[in-house]
Amino acid sequence: MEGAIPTARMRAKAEVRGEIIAEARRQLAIEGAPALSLRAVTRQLGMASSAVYRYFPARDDLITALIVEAYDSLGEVAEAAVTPDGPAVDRWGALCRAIRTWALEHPHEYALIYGSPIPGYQAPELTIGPASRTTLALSGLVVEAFETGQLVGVGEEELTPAAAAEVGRVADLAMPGVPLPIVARAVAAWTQLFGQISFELFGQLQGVVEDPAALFDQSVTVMEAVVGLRPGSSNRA
Amino acid sequence: MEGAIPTARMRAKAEVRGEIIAEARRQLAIEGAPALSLRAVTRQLGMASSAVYRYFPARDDLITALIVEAYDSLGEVAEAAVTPDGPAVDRWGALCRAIRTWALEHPHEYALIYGSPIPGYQAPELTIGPASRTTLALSGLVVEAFETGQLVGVGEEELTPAAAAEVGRVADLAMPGVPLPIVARAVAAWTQLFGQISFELFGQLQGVVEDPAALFDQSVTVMEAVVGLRPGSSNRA
DNA sequence: TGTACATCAGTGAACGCGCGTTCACTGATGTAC
DNA sequence: TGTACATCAGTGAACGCGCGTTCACTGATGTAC
Repeated sequence: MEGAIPTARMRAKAEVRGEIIAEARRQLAIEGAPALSLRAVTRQLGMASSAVYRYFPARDDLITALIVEAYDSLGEVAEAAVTPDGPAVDRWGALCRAIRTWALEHPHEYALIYGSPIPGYQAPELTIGPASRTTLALSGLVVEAFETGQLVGVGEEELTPAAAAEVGRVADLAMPGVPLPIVARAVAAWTQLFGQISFELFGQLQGVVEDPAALFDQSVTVMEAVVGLRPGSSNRA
Repeated sequence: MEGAIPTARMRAKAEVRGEIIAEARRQLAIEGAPALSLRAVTRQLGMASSAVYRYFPARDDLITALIVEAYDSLGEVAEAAVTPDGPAVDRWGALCRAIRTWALEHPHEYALIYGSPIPGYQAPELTIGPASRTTLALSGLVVEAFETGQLVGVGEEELTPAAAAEVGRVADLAMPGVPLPIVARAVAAWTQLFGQISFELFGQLQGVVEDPAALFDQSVTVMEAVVGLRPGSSNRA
């Protein structure tokens, strides 16, 4: 029965399920998602390879569980990084740095959720919720900064009707009440943030950049100007 | 002998090598890099699986060839997209759109070069040259715009010494003569461009954005403001 | 409290598959005299 | 031009491996009377 008092069996089942996911996460961290094998996981756990099928109907479902875990892990870090008060610009910087730090500490998990899709794997809808936690932490800050008048002289590009429709949808979901040109700039900062992290993690800066943290900090400064969090630059003429 | 007149044998060897790469590229386009198999390639070509070893010492070398091909393919498109004249802002937009179009047409090749690294594969140094063609097309435009006075009132963030060192290195390689704050903003636009494309291709916009082209165009507009190509926004106070 | 039955976690063997790579070989192409 | 030899592209069998998934089963845990 759903929601009934858990029996010993139910508790045991949840526990073993957790152990399987934990071991899979461990192997993911070492080898990366494409190399993740059910057999290797069960081998490490000392159980028969066929036993996983009591817990996951197929390999893809284990991967889904790992994706949800990764989104939640980052989402939690992001939510915790948003300090309760202080200037919005500082909170934005801290949030961006926390996201990068998580990515550096969990490169394969980052690749799992923000990297190339796994061939043949189709992410089910249930991953959308956990996925949005991090995004909402970022957009929530923008909303708050806007409402408290901390967005100063942000450039306002005109929007075509098609762009206004798209940006409007984003605004409804994540930044209600914020003018569309500002929402568009927040989206730009969002892509810039993850673009920067992906470049660093996926080796695009290799051979050129020696101190990625310094470059990242500089890029965060630009992001802040793009969103309007940083006065003195990116202002309207 | 290196550089000697090619014998029939040499020509035949180069031709078969080309056919192997072509078939591998075809399979890459369908299945993606992780699923690429030497046996499948040779099977399709009607040759014994062991025959590839006359052309590539190992699977990784085939992948390297595909990476170089992909970088060159995109690089060529990027270079061709830079129109000889017209306002820099229009040329920048055209270039960005050309890069996105290529990515949409070659999603697996895009993932191969800009997506998660292939586990166990280490890209050799020889990929750096082809990789920089696209980057140089972008940075070249910024240099030109700067030299012809087409960068208007771009915000200039201060740089920490560490950031100045990093950005300075980038400037020396790709944007000599351009002031460091502008170079930093160009780097930001660069990460934003590929961040936006990766989000679209890797499914991060799924379930929210219905018309990615419209959002992309809007983001390009923001990029232009970030670099200073677009007057009227992103100006200094 | 005790017994009969149902549930179900976990086993172990098997299926069928594909992979990268090695190796001794054959036979056509090229080279030297 | 003709012959003897060297080169080397391509073959086919084999090695050794790991994978996801199925299936009939055993035996412990839980349920109903």
